[in-house]
Amino acid sequence: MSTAPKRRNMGRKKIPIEKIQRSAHRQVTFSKRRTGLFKKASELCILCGAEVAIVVFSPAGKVFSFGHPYVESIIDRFLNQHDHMNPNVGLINARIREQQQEEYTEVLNQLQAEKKRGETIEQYKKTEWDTISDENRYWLGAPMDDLGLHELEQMKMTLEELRSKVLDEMRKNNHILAYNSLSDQGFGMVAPFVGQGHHNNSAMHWWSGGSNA
Amino acid sequence: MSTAPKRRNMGRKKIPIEKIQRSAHRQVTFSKRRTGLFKKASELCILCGAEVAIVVFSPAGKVFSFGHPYVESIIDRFLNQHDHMNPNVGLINARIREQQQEEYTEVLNQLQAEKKRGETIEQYKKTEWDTISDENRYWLGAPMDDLGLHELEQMKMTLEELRSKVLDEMRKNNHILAYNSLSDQGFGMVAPFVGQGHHNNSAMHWWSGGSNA
DNA sequence: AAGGCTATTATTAGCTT
DNA sequence: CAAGCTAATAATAGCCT
Repeated sequence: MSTAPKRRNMGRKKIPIEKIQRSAHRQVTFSKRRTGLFKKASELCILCGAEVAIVVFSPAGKVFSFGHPYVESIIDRFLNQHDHMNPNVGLINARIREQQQEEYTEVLNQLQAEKKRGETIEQYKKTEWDTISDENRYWLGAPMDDLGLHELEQMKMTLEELRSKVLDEMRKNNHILAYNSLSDQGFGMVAPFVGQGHHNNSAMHWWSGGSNA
Repeated sequence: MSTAPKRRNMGRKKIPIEKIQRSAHRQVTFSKRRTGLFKKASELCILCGAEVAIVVFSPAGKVFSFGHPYVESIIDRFLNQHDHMNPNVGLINARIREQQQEEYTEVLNQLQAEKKRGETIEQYKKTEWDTISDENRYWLGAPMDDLGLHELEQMKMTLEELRSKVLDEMRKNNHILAYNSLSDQGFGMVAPFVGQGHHNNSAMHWWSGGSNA
């Protein structure tokens, strides 16, 4: 095989991270990089025992997804977690959420301008707490006089949940982190796996793509 | 300066794609690769105009998420799309949200009923919670519907007391909780990805992490 | 334990079929 | 257009600070 060394290629070139203009080129890059992204995710799952769900919408509206063990279960967990923690906020003021999102978008733009070159991770950790309490602050800081009966009930629940969580955290931090190997490698898989032929180390995932919208 | 090439490092080694055994090593790899994954996602968004949402659960249960433009909107879209097949999953669906409001009220009543029974069981943990005066504690367990105006007023005060105490706890553990967010959803932090030198496009993402489960 | 540093491996941009 | 090719860039494993 391959006895002829060809040197017709220029090889990889560096490209700026900005929207690719040529449609055809963009499509090719999308396909290649999407594959690469899913592969990276797969490796993260296997190497570290993490659970990852990815949902990608192409500009055209096609949807592709990756999940280990399942996209849906992870999303469920993600959402339930939030619902569990904030059963009320989204329900009572779905509106406020959107507002906050918009606010955040603005803040983000500013933040980006400032941090364009700064380290993100550090800031991220720092911001976490404030961000969190922002959400809860809506409850914790709201003038209670304005709250109706149901709101009070919900606030009560929020507070109780909060308390429970705080206690949990406190307890948790008193112990060394016990490593919890959830499912060792119980990959539930489905879907047409698009592995590239190689011994893909039995890491099966829900890896689907192509539904149009 | 620095004319001396140091050769202390072995450089990268090839590793098999299988679960990393050494816990410390695994943790480091998780962190590094998670960052890499998010960066890849970011680039995919910018280069191709795609929309990407990623949710990652660490083995320890911490959650990290990335989304462009927003995790929630993408998940929403994804779930809505699959609602036909999986009616269960689309809980966050905007439509259902309203329904949920009602459902929630019912569930709340149930919870309240149950809570009325096992009221005291939960009270044994040692916290400022217990410092809430007995008479006030009564209100927390009472069914609100049965309360009169004056009693509601009492309850309000009690809640405010509790709120204050919970907040105190949270603040005390601020540094600890920094990564283990109590809540979060879309409001995780957002981080513009650090472009390497180049004009980083205006790709804003929701990039949060750290809720425990 | 969080960053920095290479030597390497892994990914991929632009071509070619 | 999906599938190779290959050179070049990008990511990162193991160390070290």
